[in-house]
Amino acid sequence: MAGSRITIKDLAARMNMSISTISRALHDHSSIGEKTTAEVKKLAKELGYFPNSVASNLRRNKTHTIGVIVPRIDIHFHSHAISGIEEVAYKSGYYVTIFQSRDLLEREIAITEILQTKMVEGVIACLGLETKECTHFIKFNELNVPLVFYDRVSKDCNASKVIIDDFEAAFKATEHLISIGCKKISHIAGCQTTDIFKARLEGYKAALTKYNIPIDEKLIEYTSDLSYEEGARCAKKFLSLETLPDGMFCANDYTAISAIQVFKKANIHIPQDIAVVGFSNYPISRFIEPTLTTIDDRAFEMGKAAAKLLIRQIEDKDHIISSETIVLKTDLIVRDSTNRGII
Amino acid sequence: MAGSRITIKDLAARMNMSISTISRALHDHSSIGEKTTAEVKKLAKELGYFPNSVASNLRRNKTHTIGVIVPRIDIHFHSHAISGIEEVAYKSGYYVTIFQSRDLLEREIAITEILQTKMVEGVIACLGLETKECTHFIKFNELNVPLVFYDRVSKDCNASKVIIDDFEAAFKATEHLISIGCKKISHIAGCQTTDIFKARLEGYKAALTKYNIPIDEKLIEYTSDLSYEEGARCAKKFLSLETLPDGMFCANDYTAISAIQVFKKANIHIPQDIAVVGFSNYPISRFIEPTLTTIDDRAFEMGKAAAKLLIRQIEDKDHIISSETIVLKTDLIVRDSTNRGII
DNA sequence: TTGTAAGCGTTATCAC
DNA sequence: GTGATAACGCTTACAA
Repeated sequence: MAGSRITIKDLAARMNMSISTISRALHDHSSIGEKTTAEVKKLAKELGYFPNSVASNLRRNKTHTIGVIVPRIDIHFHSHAISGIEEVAYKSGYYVTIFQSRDLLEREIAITEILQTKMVEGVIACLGLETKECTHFIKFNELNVPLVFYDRVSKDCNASKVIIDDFEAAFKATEHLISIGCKKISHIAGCQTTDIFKARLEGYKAALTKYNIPIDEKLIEYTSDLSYEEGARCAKKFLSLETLPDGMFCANDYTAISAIQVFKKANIHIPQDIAVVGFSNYPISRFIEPTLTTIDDRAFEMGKAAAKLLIRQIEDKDHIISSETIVLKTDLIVRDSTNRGII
Repeated sequence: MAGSRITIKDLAARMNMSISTISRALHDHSSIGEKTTAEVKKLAKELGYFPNSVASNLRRNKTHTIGVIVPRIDIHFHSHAISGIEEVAYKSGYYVTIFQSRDLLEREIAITEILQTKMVEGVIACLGLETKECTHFIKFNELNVPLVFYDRVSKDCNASKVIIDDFEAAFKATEHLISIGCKKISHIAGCQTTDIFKARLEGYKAALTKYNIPIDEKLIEYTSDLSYEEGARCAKKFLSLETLPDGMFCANDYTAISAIQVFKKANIHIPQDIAVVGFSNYPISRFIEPTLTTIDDRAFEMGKAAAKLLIRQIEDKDHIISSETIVLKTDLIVRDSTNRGII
């Protein structure tokens, strides 16, 4: 790395001073004379001195680094969360080292081990799909390294969490469909081993129940990955029912969009014949026709909240860390796919 | 940080051995007996020992860390590039510390300074919009820290580069429009102070010239940021011409999609009346109606190529680093927005 | 095969 | 105000 880097030792030699004086001067220590301080800084600048933070980290037992584990960086939701994390971290003088588990448990475990050797001061993680339990995270507790999960969290791990209320969001989405007059509301559900998708299904059911609409299992289609392809499959299933649903709540935007396109090809009008609500507020939902009513998943805010919480815990280390759970408010973004021009 | 972490000193005390023996055993040094090695490793595991890589980094003057500077993490192109970088880095035992400049020159400069103190072994950067020259990067040359730019690169900086051939891609896109019979081809151009957008305009012009189609400045609309809104504005401009263009090449997908929607509202058929080609292959281009013909920007591959090149340079440090430029092949993805059923 | 000791660049605790 | 010096945890000549 260094093509002979300048160190405080070099500065000390040049100025005929001790390295401690140099170190203090560079840190504006009160006990050093103003002239000396100024001279030292001037020389440092001239010679292009930069502190070696590796050495400083070792000595002070602080790295100002937080480790982030996400399933994949290139997923819209995660890239926005990471952006929020970096934003907060940067402004607080922390650095973000990033790892993707690619939804592989083995890799997630390996990453937690790397993070220990790297002496990160805190960890933010979103669990991978394969991860059912999280014993590989408890070592952070033992080492007193704060840990914050976001979105896909683990119930049985003593850590802070930042989530949205998927139940409440789904409830709100379904209630919205009811409020515009839908009586027969279908649901495209995600993988039911994942808490967030389970909660979305429950919220849907609870809203129906509240308004005395019977829950009809024929109106619920389960998918494994909420893909564009599965959305089309579910839509065709609904088309084959005796009477078409007049409303549909989908656990994500891709299935909603895909289903809408299938309906349109079948000459069914959105939202007149069937009104549709998605989930996530992916950029595409603003661009398709009709524009899609959806729940904003607050990815950026989630990242920011996770980073703020983590940094607070890092810096409050003396106090007993009580793990904390933050639930972010979601917004229902009403667009044309549910706009029947009533109201 | 550490709530009393185990060190090799602790292991040494427990085993009545010197720390050097412990260190060697943990590294499978040939001169240590098999029994000792096994015993040391066993104890290390029992006590939950993890090496402190900060200390090791200081001693060996290596951090195995690469710094990445991007304008924004949450832009599709960059999140994919970062994903590629992380993928290659992880497999080679390097770690990725990430910073977003948010297109601010001041912040970009500050980040380069941080990266020096952090003793990163290499840097990958995509320049921000405000950056016109890159004196803040030359210090990496002086420190012998390899530097690779991707996508938005600087001409006057001695560094490696990974880019796509924007000129050739634009040429190919325009040629495709000509090949399906377009005679009057418009272009929505990006900010002309940015090389890549300039190259796309040049490629467009060159293709026209090759096929003896006159360049008509009225068919070229310049935008500052290629936003969705600007796409609509340009489309309306084209609609107001005496005769509508029969083909359009846009410097990104958003303007293409926006323009298509304006055309559709004006009862103009895509691709019969006007065929459209975008640029980037954003996910949305597969979902809109009609699906959008576009140039794939190879973001993930760009990230991978940048990381591979950088790591090669880090590890070849003895040799003289000759900066290297990699140009990735782009693909024209033909979809319905140019599918006139001719072939 | 193992131990001793120096040193990576910095910070911090003593002294003076 | 400033200077020695030890220490952070690890690696690695050099000894033994």
